[in-house]
Amino acid sequence: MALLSKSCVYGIRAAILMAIKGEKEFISIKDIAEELNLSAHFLTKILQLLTQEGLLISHRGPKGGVKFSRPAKNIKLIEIVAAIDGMELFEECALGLHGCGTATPCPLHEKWAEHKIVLRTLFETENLEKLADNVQDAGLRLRTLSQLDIIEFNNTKMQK
Amino acid sequence: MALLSKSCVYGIRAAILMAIKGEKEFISIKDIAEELNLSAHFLTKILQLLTQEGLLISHRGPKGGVKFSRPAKNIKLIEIVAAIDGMELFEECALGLHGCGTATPCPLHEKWAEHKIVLRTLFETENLEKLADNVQDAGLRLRTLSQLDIIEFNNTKMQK
DNA sequence: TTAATTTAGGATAAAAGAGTCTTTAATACT
DNA sequence: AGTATTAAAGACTCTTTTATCCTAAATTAA
Repeated sequence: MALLSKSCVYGIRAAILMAIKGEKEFISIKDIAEELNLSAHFLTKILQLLTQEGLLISHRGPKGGVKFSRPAKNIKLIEIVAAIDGMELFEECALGLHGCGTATPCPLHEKWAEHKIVLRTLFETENLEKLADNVQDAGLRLRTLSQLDIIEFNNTKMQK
Repeated sequence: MALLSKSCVYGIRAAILMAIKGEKEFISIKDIAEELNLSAHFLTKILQLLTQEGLLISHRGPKGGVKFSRPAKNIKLIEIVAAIDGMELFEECALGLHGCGTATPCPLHEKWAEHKIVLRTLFETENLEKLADNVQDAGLRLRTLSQLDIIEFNNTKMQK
């Protein structure tokens, strides 16, 4: 099991790319999808969720696309996750026991409740501007199926 | 998205119940399933994974069932998770970028790498004996579909 | 040896997640 | 007005997860 669904990581990658590309103009979903090596149709669906949540503004027609409804600095990573995967990860019992709480806790309740706060704080303190800056500063990665992967794979092998 | 798959939380709940019931005798999967309100067939499949990993010993026929291959105290929670969900949660990139590492990190790499250690430590320091003791000490919960839920639900409503 | 019990394992089905394709609606440009 | 572009929306497919059911194999006890 991964921490986040595939839809969610695609949405996050797209949002970071958008933050890199600037916030003034509408960016076409097709362009984002191409840069990230994703299906444009599928990404459209995912970004629709962000539009419906009010995180993005969309515009149809030529020169259309999507852009942030507010400065990337003011959009927290957790808002993207919440819109796509929901808040379950940050709010629910680790053993899936509905209603687990201090009154009737599960055996893991105390430890997990404490940890959830840390996890949540991590996703709340990251914003899209910050993440975009990371990419620009250090030439970090956003793509999977790219030459980067192949290069790294070869490098890794050579190091051994 | 939940932290753990359903199979995994069923496996954990069953393992904790087994630890409560004692480690000497074989316990029938049917009995565990009944106490936890799960499908016995489904739980059998899940516990098979634990048997295949060597965490459990199984025995067919009358008086058969499953029991731990070593003292519950020596079985870490992370071992159950690893056998059912795998180690992805504790080892992989949060943005699903294969090969994300210090060489070619994703924008979230540093923060997540740091956090993964904390998460992993949590699951490594919990063992089945400890979790079972939690249940016994405080009358904690292991079941979902039980009267307990209904009672708590009503209590919660009344508190508002 | 027969019958009952219990895990193992395969076949199948239902539900959810992931992904594709087609049509529709909005809009900009000529 | 007409055409090209782009997101929205729905139908559809494929895969994985979740769950059920049936048969086989092992084992105990009578």
